[in-house]
Order: sequence, then C-alpha cells, then structure tokens
Amino acid sequence: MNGSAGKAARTAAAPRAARSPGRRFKDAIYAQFSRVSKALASPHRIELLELVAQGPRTVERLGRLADLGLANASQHLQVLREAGLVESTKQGLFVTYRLADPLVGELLLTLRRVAERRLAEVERITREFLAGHGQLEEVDEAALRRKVRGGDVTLLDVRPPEEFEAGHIPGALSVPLPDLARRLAELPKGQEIVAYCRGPYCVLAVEAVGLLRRRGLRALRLEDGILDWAAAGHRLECAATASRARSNSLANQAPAPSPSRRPAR
Amino acid sequence: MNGSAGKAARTAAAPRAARSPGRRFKDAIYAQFSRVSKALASPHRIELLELVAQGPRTVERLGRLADLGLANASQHLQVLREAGLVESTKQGLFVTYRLADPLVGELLLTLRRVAERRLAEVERITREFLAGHGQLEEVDEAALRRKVRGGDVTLLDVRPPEEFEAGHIPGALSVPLPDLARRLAELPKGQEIVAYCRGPYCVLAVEAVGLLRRRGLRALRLEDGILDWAAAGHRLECAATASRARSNSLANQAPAPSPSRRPAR
DNA sequence: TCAGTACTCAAGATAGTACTTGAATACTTC
DNA sequence: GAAGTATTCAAGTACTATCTTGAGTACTGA
Repeated sequence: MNGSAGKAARTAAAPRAARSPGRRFKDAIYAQFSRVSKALASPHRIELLELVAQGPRTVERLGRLADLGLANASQHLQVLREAGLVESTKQGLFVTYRLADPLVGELLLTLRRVAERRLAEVERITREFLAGHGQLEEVDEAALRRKVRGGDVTLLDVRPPEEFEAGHIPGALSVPLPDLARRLAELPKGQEIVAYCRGPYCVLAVEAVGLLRRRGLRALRLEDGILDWAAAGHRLECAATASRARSNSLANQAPAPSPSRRPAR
Repeated sequence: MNGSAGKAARTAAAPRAARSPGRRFKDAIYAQFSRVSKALASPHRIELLELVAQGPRTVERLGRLADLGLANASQHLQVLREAGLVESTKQGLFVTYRLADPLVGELLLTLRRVAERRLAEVERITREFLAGHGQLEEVDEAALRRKVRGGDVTLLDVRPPEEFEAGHIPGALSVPLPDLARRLAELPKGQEIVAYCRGPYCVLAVEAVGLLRRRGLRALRLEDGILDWAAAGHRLECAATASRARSNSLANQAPAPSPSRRPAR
C-alpha cells in the first residue's frame, strides 16, 4: 500500500510501516467499528433506517418513501445489511428489510439526540419549517393526556395503515394522510384533533394538520412520534390487541413509569 | 440534471427536480444528522474520540496516542469539532480537546455495542489477539470483587498518570505501562495482580500482563476498562478524593446497582 | 526581538463513495 | 415456457474524503 521503506521512516508522521501487534489489533477493531458508522454516514441511509425501524418493508416501498431511485435504494439497503444494521428475507418476488436488532434503534435515537443537542441548525431548520406552516404550537405528551382526560379530543394516526397495525398509540384513529381529505366525515364533529406520525422529523402530521385547518377544523400536532412514544416506555397497541376498541385507553394508562432513558420498546 | 420531459416521467427513479417543501425539510434535517455520523465514519476519529473521552488532551498527545501525524490528527479533531462532538480551548501554546457532551460518550458506547453484537469479526479479532498473548482468560467485575474480598489481589491501573488522576477504580494502584518494568519492586509480593486500562480494545493491560508473567508473576487482565466500569454505574475515585488511601474501598462498595443492560460479552 | 513550539492551513495525489443507466437474475403467473 | 415484476449487478462519471507535505500563524520565553 504505502510503497517501499527507504526514507519513509524519517517523517514526523507515524511510522506506519513498522506497526506493532497492538497497533494492528487496534486498527482491525476500529475498522470494524467504523463499518457501522460508515453505514450511518449518509442522509439517505439514516432515513431508510428510520423507515425500516417503523416496521419491515420491501425495497420498492422504502425507495419510494425516501424518494430514491430503486437501484439506489437497493444499494443503500445492502450497505446497511453488510454493516449488520438490517436483515433481509426474500418471500417470493419481494425482499423485505427489517431492523437487525433493537439496539440499532437505540443507536439511531442516540445519534438523533446528539444532533439535536449539539447542532443548532437542527432546531433552526425545524422551527423555520413549522413556522412556515403556522404550526409552531405543538402538543406534548403531558398536554395530550390532559386533553384526553378532558374527553374533547380525537387522536389521529396519519401514517400508512401497515405502520398503524404494527403499533400505535392506544386510542388513536387511523386515517392515512392520502385518505384524509375524503374521510373528513368520519372525524367526530366539534372536537379538537391531535395528529401524530413517525416522529418529530416526519412531515405527515404537519401536512395533516394543515389540511384539517384549511377545512376549518381545530387541529394540533403531537410533538413526538410513535418511536419516541415507545422509547419513553409507553405501551403501544397493535393490530393483534386492537380489538379492545378505542374507548379511552390512553386515559387509563400509567403515567410514564421511567422518564429516564429506557431502551424499552 | 435528469434531462428533458418527454419520457423522463416514465422512469422509476425519483423526480429529483420537483421537491416538495416536506422533502426539502427532510433533506435538510437528515443532512444534519449525517454530519454527526460522517464525523464518526473514520476509524481514526473513533479512536481519537475514545481517547478524548478519557479526559481532555492536547492535539500532539492525541495524535501520538493514535499513531497519527500531527497535521492529520489536527484535521480529524477539527472534523469532530465541526460535528459538535468535541470542544477545544486554547491555553497558551496548547489546544486542548475535550468531549462536548456526555451524550457523545453514550453514542460511542452504543456504536461499540452494535458492532460487538452485529459484527462477528469483532469477537474473532479480539479472540485471536488475546490468544496470541495467551490471555484468553479474563477477570470480570464479579470475579474481581470476589478476589478483592479475599484480599490477595493487587489491582493495577496501567494507563498514563493523568488518566489515572482523572478517575480510576477505587483501590487501584497507578503504574503506567512504560514504568512497569522498573517499578516491579513496588508491587506486593506473592499476590495475584489484576491489570486494567481504558477498555476492552485498549492494549495496555494486555501488554502489562504479558510483561508481569514473563517476570514470573501471576497476572490477569480485567475484561472491561474504566469507561465500562463508569458506564455500569460504579463509583470512580479521582485525584481530588484519592487522599482516602487505597485500603479496600472496592470491597466496601455497593454491589452493582444497575446490572440491567450490560453488553455481556 | 528572536528563536522555538504547538497547531493550523493549503494544495495535491489517491482512494473511496454516490447516483444513474441499462442489463441480468430470480421468481410468479398465465 | 413465455411474459411480467422485484430486485440486484455492473460500469461509468461526478463528487468527497484521506493523508502528506510544506508553509503559515499564534503564542512563549529568553
């Protein structure tokens, strides 16, 4: 790689030629660690990973959700797979990708937290986007509980149906964003609506709230999405358990047993 | 970019020309997230970050510890700084880098855990290295406590003195690796010696144990290093509190309050 | 003021990564 | 077995990152 000996050893730089066994071990280990971080080192792959974290999905669907070309999405997903972050299985024609380990979700969440806390641009960009939609006002979890107890609120899950089925906030009503305009009649009249989606950087809820307001409804956005809800240790309702109707299950739930930093899920 | 209209719309690829505001927001946000992961996407920077996590240090020292040329180390550290992961202050001639936030340490730890759990090579490389030094046998935390209670063990911190001062396992004796050969006389005779260093991928303790054994002493390596000790919620002793001698403080400590989510290698 | 030190900057060679395109593969369905 | 579909592969081009070298900056101490 770096040529012959000769006067190479003269430089002030590291004597890269004569590496000790300890050095070679470290190089090998850190090269492995960097396989994981290199896989995360692309905006598109982070987005794909967050989508995969919502539930298993096919290549074509992931590519479309992330606005990527099909071949490009496939290649990015392969990079993630080679780094051990996702797994894929082939069922018939379709290849389904899923998160390889819940720990990967934790890594993603920590990455996001570091960016939020250390990069001022994250808050600036978010604020500007929300301001542009007149949605600086948000509802946090505590406020949502209060509203639910008050009973005059509809909690709306605007994600695609399969994500709703994979897990949603108890008591939420599923109306995917593309269907919202023509299903307005289903919403309880006169009630305030709180919409949520995948997370704070998923735009579905923002668009839903915008649409609802243009139709003259009172609507707000839940500041966190489903992943944050789960990460905070709260219960999710999924298709299997959903038969217990939607009554007011949120109101009856224990109020956040561990606000610390549970990996939970 | 993607040519004229005509049959352009036919392709399955993303229509990258007409991006919605939502798409532009996502692109901007994920670009920010990837600033953090791009900073981690180099083996050298991960190593530098782990060194910085041990305590503040100058550019020259970090470069030497990571076997990097000075300019190269400086550039890598700047990349880390621009991603908000480290901070630097200039005092006289020296620029000191430190971790910007404890959350960065958590990110680093999670990255390591993901690599350990998902990449088989990590265990393979470690095992091969340890086997080459005849040190497959390690002492874990529980075993260390047992030995300490038995009283016939010396706990040895072989890191550089300033890292020892910044925080060490209570009761440990500081003998930096380069001094070890000529300070053998200081070690209590006949006792077993347990050596530790920065972490499982730091080779100092391995080399210390090798040296001690060649001199005929009974020596073992503690499997985790100082960062893991602290991450497990244990108390550290630092220079300020070190006056309380070394008696047997480890034996008197509460036994691991949070054994919850250990990497458990 | 001058030499020395610690670090940073600029520039260039090299290597690696990203995205696109068109073709190939693998499986299903008719 | 032929047509169709989801995905992957291969190759080309543009871009980005890395490391090195030598010069430049900022501060210290004599």
